[in-house]
Amino acid sequence: MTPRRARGAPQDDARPLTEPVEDYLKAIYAIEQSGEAAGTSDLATRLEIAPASVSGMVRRLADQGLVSYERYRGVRLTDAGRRAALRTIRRHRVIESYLAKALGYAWDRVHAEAERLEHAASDELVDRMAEAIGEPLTDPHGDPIPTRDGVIDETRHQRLSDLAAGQRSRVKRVSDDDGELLRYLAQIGIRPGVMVTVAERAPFDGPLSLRIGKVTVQVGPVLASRVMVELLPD
Amino acid sequence: MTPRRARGAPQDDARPLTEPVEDYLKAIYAIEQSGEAAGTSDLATRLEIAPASVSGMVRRLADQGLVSYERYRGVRLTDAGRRAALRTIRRHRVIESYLAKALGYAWDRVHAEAERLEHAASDELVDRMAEAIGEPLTDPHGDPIPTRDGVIDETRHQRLSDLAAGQRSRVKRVSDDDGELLRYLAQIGIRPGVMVTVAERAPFDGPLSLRIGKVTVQVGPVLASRVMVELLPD
DNA sequence: AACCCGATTTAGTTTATCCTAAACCGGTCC
DNA sequence: GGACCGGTTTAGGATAAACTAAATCGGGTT
Repeated sequence: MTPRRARGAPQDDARPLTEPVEDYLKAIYAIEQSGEAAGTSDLATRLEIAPASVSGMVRRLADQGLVSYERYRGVRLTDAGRRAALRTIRRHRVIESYLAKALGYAWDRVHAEAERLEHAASDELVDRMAEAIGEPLTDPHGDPIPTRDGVIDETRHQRLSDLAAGQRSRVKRVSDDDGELLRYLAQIGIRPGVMVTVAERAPFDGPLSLRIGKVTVQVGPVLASRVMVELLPD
Repeated sequence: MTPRRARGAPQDDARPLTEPVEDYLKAIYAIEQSGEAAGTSDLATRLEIAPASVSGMVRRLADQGLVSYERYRGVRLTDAGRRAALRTIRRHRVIESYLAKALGYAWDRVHAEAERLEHAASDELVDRMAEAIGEPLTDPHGDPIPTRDGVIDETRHQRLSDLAAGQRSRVKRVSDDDGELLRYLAQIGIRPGVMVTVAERAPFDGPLSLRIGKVTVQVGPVLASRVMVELLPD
């Protein structure tokens, strides 16, 4: 039973980031990764929060120096904000990896658990977990794990849905937040490291035929856009 | 990135207990263990919160059916409240045990970490942790771990400070919330399972001489009152 | 240049928790 | 039995983060 001190207590000094703040920073980071400045409604969608609520929070983040913000123009992480985001992301991904490797979690269950633990786990715990499973470089979905000093591999990969018929590729990562999707991907054998060839693809965003090992599978473009790959030379 | 929904969201249905609520229930349980109904200021002290704040919260707990409360009379856990408290306590103690056994945490560090994780860890995670380390019956400080169904060993032990000179005893548990104390106890060899004999004791709550294995140590009555033992037959 | 529409922001509320200061109760002390 | 005292409770605020509804901005249309 340790202190409490929070919500409505007259604030005095520098307290750690709150859970919502960490979630906003992660979301902003994610949006910046695949595009430019994060707009209010992108954030609202991703966080499942009303757009109006985002405006308010974003102002508070700016007050804390975590983002730069111009009304009607979207937010952008400051260096401090990016560092904080990467710290949270490291926690999340190390925890995911640990749950999978050390505790036998299925890869479609780790995300939800990590989502809660990432806010409570200390850096010491995260470091011990990372050490216990051999300092992994990526999480179970293939996302890169930032180092303790906030260095992250930001290599951009292409979507499987962007490949042309005949191209061979290796799966680098799959989106981690949809359990159903992950279960299906596991079932058809798509996971980081696996080789996938586009056998054929229908025009106008139609379904793709994929060769995974010896089997061929049909997948829709939505699913294919959730799989990031590295193109392999012919 | 999963929903948010919290603090100021118009509440709709039955949501899980909040962190403060879980902490209050644990504190009330602890006080009930070593005495009678929990008074407002006992709670305030233990939670490091102003007494006035406790009054308000306690009313809310009563509204939720977790405690029974009569103004100026203190609170008492209802069955639902006790079940909830034991669930949190199980999480806390399993996590403590896991940190110590599986991740090499020192026993004076596990409490603080568990204090935060207990609110975020799912029952599935806790069960997996317990399994991974062989379903421990007690945490590293000797406190009993409730089963999944909320059964806990409520055996009362006596304080080492209550023994008379010459009595032999086995350490059952030590209080877990003071890191300093734990480091010192570890240093002089006091931990659950160890045999301790009171060599002599000064009158008027003076210091005690303890024999632990081959060595003799002087300890003050405050320290001795934080060590719970089982008296051994002569 | 006036207009419109969707994206954003502001205004005003709600909830959960905490705080301080002031009022209050119950039980001793004379 | 009245005064006092410490433990409690009430009153009144503060904060963080959401929400809804209403106002507003910016950019493309005619």
